[in-house]
Amino acid sequence: MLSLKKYLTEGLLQFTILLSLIGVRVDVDTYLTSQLPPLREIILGPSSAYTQTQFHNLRNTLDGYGIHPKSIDLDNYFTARRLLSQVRALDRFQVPTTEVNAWLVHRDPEGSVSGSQPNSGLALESSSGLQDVTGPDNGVRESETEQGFSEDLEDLGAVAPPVGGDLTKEDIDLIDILWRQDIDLGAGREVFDYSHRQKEQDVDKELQDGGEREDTWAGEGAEALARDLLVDGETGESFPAQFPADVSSITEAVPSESESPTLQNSLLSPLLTGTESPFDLEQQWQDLMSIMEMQAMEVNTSASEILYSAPPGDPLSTNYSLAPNTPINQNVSLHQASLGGCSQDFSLFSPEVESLPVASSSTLLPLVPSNSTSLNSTFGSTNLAGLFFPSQLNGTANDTSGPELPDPLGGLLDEAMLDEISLMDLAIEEGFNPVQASQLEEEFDSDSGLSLDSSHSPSSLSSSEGSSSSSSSSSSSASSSASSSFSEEGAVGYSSDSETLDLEEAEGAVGYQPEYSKFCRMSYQDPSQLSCLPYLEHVGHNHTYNMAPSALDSADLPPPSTLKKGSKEKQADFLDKQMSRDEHRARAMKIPFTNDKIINLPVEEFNELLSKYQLSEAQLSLIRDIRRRGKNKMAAQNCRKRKLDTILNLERDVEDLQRDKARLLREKVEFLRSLRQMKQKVQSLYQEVFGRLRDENGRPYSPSQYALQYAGDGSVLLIPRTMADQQARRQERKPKDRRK
DNA sequence: CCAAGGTGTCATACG
DNA sequence: CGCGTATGACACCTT
Repeated sequence: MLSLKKYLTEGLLQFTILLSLIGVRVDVDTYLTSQLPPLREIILGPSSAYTQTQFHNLRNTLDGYGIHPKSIDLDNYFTARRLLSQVRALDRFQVPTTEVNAWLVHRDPEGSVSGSQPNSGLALESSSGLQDVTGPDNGVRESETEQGFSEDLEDLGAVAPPVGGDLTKEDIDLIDILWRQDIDLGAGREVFDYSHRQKEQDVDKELQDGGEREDTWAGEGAEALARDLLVDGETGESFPAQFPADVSSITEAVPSESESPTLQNSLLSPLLTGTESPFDLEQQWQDLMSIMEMQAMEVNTSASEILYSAPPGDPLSTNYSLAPNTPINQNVSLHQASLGGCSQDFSLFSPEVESLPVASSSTLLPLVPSNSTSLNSTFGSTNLAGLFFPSQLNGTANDTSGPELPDPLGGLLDEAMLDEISLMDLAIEEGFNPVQASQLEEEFDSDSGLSLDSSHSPSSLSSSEGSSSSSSSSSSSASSSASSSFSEEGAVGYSSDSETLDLEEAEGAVGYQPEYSKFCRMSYQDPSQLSCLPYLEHVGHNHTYNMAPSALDSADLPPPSTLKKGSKEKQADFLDKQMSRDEHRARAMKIPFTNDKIINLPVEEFNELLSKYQLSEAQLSLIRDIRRRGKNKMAAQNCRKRKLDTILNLERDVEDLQRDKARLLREKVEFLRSLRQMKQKVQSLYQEVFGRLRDENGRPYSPSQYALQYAGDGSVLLIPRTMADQQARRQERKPKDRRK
């Protein structure tokens, strides 16, 4: 049941995060402009929250006070978390910088429109982020070093060892004040009975350790205060370290595809001019695209690949055995035309490509020989580039291509466009620059790993640790009203004989610094150390909200006369503020051992400890409450820690998935680029071959009447265009049927 | 003043 | 039943 519950909770968390992620995916604009805001919200929130907790923890360990027995566990946890965050931060901050530099380098020669500005800004941000990364690290190190003698502080006498001090009148007053705090302790009736109290007061006077205890605590408070000031200077530094990485602006930086040629009508295949033949190619491309999407790296050996695989500039004359003047009738077979170069190129994808029995016998290559020998012409590049970089390309491509020219790649690209993963995302995330295809390919080999987790991750903007540093200087008056909050249990309805005093005023009178309350807010100790270390009983922060206003006991506050006393009183008062309510209660109830022991001792030892002392019922009740609350407090902390851990793990998973997605997108683009290049080669080869063919009369074949067709065995056939159209139609239906 | 996050505490459930 | 733990809910504080 428990596991099921946990599973359900985590599942909900996962679902939430994934929903956010999906939602962002859907909304491209949002994604581009705000870097996955929902996900960022989810991730950054916990991250910063976590870091804030960490800073609390760090600061708490610095003061030397109240090292909680579970500190090791949580410190390990936080340390691991911090290291992980730093590692992530390194990844985030460095990689974007690299990317930005690359963009700048590549972009400037391009002279692209608006890329420089966002890039520069990004670089600035990232550099600052790098600086910021070192911030928490230093702070942590310093804090860790100081943790050493902070433990020493524990030895200063957590149980208020007698200092042998002189008990002044003020001290006695303070003791009396503490006595009156018993009202708030929820103790038994006898506690509040005057005679009972007086009796205990007498005992207290005999012991006369209350004031000494105060002195001791006050001295420690001074030390802690000084230490805190020092620490504050070290760790209080805040580093916003917000790395906006508004990569969306890079969108504009995507340069146009310079190699996109102008489409010449003369190069268009006569088959292409037909109404149906383009579907053939389009369908094949769609198939290829779907295959590529399903299989990231593996290139399916489809007919289209064969079609568009071409030797890299092999002269056709050397590969084709067909003599230019060979008489060719209809359906003249070009079996001898092996297109050896093509087979070589196939190895680019898969060795089995050649042997694949493609249905290419009916596949038509919608290329036409033309008078133009321009090898630059690519019928697909325009659209491809237009898909990737429409803004830059439209100016050149659309002018020449014209609407009357159905581009075989159009459908394919549309499909790709409709793909849930948009290539714009790729361009944004990966800074893909089609102009530098070759460079990019090299990059894929060289630093693809570096660019994998670049700036696409919304969490990369986090710098969570730095952003939350400011919180360490906070928590000001958390304990300010602590001393007045003793009425939580049972004593709420009790009306003290003293006037309710405004604690804030009292604090102000003694020059209380809110920051000092930070010391004892969260502290962790290793339970294993419990039995061998004397502690100060500072378990937690001070909350006064549970206290009923009527229960505010002036006894908690030093009399006005005490406010003007020496630093000893100030320190005592300061330490009072630092103590948690339970600590105050314990002190007021003369609990002879620390709250840490009460909370963290095993049951046996705890009972043993209780048996050693003669405790009143009220004391025992308070002790049990302290133990219960303390344990529950730690449990709550652990619970929250687990929550954060779960969220952070999910964040990591999301980042990994995003990395994978980006990688797949890069690969997809790479394949598209390769296909485009091969298409260009095939087109040029087609033109060359077709241009060399001569009929019986030695005249060249008309591109409008004949077309070359590749057979499945690698042969090339010259067939009439009518036949080619028919075969194209048949070929077109096949994939559709297959889809059904 | 509000929102968000942190924290302690309580109530409750579970082992 | 007692104890410890986990967790939702709440209140309060801080920023």
